[in-house]
Amino acid sequence: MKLKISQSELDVMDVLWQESPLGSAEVVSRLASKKDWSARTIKTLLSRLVEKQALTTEPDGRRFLYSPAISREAYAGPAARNFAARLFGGRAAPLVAHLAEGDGLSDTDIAEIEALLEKLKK
Amino acid sequence: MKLKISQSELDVMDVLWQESPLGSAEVVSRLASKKDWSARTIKTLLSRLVEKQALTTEPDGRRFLYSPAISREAYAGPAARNFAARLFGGRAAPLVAHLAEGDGLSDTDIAEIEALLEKLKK
DNA sequence: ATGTTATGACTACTTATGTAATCAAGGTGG
DNA sequence: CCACCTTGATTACATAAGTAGTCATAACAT
Repeated sequence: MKLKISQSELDVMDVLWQESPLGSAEVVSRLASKKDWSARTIKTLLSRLVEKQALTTEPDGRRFLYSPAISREAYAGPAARNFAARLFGGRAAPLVAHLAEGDGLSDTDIAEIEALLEKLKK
Repeated sequence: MKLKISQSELDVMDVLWQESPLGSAEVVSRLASKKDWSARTIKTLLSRLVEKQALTTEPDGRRFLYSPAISREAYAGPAARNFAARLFGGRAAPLVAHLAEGDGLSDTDIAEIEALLEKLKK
């Protein structure tokens, strides 16, 4: 369960979380706008993610189709708690406070969080 | 401003954020409870942090006293926003939702966050 | 059939990280 | 004064991460 996904790898996961399965070429084109990586680099990242079992593959002719092996939710939850733990001793409030700094929170965010807190209070 | 502090280094920063300045031996003893590191390791981390300009030093006889060069706040703010950006496209609400999973939020946290949101709404 | 191409496999190289040992210099105890 | 300890400096070494090149191969276009 100890799945470490690095920063760059996360960018790749993100593409597949948005849409999957995808072949490597598709992942490459989808990342082209955001990152200035060579196709080789992205292939390498895909391979590493498969190695780490963060992605699953299914053969499609001569190529592979890649899909996330863990959902964004499943990955993000522990990651968020871990992050809060390292930086704020696990307290969420300071984290939210920091996100708020500099217009980090939209009105929608605020409304959503309030709704969430309401539910939690019960 | 692109200050990358690694996980282990963060543990060291944490000590100094709680109390500073401290000599290396003091940092070592304060970490002893939490981490099973040799004193050498901690010295190395201190040096790297000084190199990275995350810490400042001031001579105290034959040794150095170390102090954070950035406050926890200054570091945590951007780090939190960056974290949210990578994982949730910058949206804070899902982050809070994940923190909430599994009793991540205490009543105090909830109250604090609500107070915070109140202020933001103005 | 055959040169071209896309794809995964393997290899490479640099910097970062985790973790620590060795070394030299300046004090400390006696 | 001298063996010893503390401290920073230098060096070490394995693994991870970032970024990319080479190769063999299978499919595709002609």
